[in-house]
Amino acid sequence: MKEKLREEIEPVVVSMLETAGDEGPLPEFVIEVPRQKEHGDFSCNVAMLLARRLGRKPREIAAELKDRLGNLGGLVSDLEIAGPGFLNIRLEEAGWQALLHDMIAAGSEYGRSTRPLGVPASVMSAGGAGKKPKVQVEFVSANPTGPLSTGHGRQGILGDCIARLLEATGWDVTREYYFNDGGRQMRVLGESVKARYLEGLGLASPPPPEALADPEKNWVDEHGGLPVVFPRDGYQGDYIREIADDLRAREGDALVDEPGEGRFRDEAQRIIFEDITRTLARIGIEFDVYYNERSLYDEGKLDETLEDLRKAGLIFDAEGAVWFKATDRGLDRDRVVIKSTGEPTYLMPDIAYHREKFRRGFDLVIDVQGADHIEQFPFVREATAVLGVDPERIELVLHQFVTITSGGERVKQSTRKATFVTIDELVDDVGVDVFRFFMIERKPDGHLDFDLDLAKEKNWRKNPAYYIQYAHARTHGIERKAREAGIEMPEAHSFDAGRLDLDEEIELVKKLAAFPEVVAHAAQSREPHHVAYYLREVAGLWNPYLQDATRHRVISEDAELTAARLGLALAVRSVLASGLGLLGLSAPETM
RNA sequence: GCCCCGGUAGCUCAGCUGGAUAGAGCGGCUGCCUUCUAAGCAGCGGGUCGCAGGUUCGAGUCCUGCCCGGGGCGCCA
Repeated sequence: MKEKLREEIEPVVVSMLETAGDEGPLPEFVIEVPRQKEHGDFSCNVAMLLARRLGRKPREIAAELKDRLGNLGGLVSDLEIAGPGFLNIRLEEAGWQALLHDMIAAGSEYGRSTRPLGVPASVMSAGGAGKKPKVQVEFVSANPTGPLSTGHGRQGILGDCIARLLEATGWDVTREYYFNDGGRQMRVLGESVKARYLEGLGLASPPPPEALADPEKNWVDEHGGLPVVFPRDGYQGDYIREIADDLRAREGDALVDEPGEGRFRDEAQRIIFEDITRTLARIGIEFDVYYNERSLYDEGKLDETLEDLRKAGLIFDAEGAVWFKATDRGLDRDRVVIKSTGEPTYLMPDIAYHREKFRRGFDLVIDVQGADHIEQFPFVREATAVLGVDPERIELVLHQFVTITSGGERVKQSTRKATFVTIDELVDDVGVDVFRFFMIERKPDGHLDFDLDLAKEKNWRKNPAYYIQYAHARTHGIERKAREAGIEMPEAHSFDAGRLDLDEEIELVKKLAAFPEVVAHAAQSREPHHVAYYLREVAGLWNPYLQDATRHRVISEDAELTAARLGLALAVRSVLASGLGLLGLSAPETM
């Protein structure tokens, strides 16, 4: 609806500028729904923005606009100049009501768009204007060292929802998971498994608890007459023991001389990765590509990238290591890319990886990462910029951490001690839909306080996820009731929406009409939580509307009114189902 | 010391990228009502938008400086 108004207003503004001999660009004026209902359905600030350029008073400009706009093709019932120069727009009720037919006709397409927003300028100028732009969303990207934590859960849901929103707004989306199954981390993993394996065979002793509690000091070599082989920074979770026990059951003592980074590591990696993908699938996340860091080495991408950076004069040798001269690119320090041991640091493959992303044809790359990775990003962006990547085409979505609260107390979590809550445990407790909703409800920037008590709440009035789903289920409840009474649901255009003239009905229709803007805004800002809030608002209008059966019933003796209200129910259903789908929640027909 | 994020009602948080008199849910209080699936409806109270300056017609929103909380500042990933 906003777009329709904009299309009407823009030409008038252009012609006013032309008359004044101003050839500058169109001012970026806003059409918004005012906080105050008395200020109309929409409000426009263009007159105030034009005041300086035209050298006239805002209210005078608003008056001229009003004259020239007329009634905007019959949409508008009232145009009013208010305050310092706002143009307040009130639509004909019929204008709102007519939208209902469109919403129902559009069905699951309502709110979606084929015009992608925020396509980088360099893509457009390179002739990409007519094509569906390709975006890669990279998220989770956890190395296979253990089960996924709630932090990964937040990132997973966030990345997946951003992907869903981009798909719904005209992008060709690839979901990608980047991982490394080599390196020190995985070596320690293998050694941890081997230690537990030897312990199981009675050939080694587990370290005493006090040793594990503080690996910095007092680490024993022997305990209870047996050697302690568990590594100092080893992985302590129970899952390590399970993998070891499994190996022992299958192989007996045949692996005693096998090195930690052999079978032990390989088995651990395989089992943990299976576990991770199972968990992800369980919460509705499927990746298109699992990209292994190792392939960058195998294909010589690291050497090539290093060589190209060297040619650009941004590589130097010092203290036995190879450095990226980031200070030449305005960053605050230089970074090691090849250690004195000859091994690359993680920064090196990261740069090569991001360059490859663009070689693979993505127009835009979105990295979803936790707040602890913020430091890394500028180095990757600057390095790839040197290699010819437009920095505007790499985007970082950063999210803060998750804490879990129960009974007003924070549930303690420690990664090292493996006392963190896993996604699976949480989903066992609250179910997939509630899990997803709670993870996406907050804006990415802020800390997420996962209220376990509220999440476990089964009462639909209390639990926001159920509150929305129940609102959807109720549209089916109404339909079932109608069919029992021998009433068919109306077709998109087969009812008189004009019969919906109660305040709460008009308010609902207006809210439903805002859905496409909410989707567009959420997609463009990479902030899916806007959809969650919006759905809460729709449900917050629909649930009371149905509950208050004393004042209005959907199904009544008045066949025409019944049809209109059933039409409203269909429109509500369409919006709720689409919105829930964008968040990856189910839209149940009964609850 | 430097960098990033947050600070809005008793609690958990929105606030559409600078608009008009500050918003929701939960909780509290008052009155009414008894369901198209599980009690609802109407109303009330509740705020120096962390603090202080600045920018302009206009600032919760932008700039600067401070305070508080979280995270980061490795030849770890």
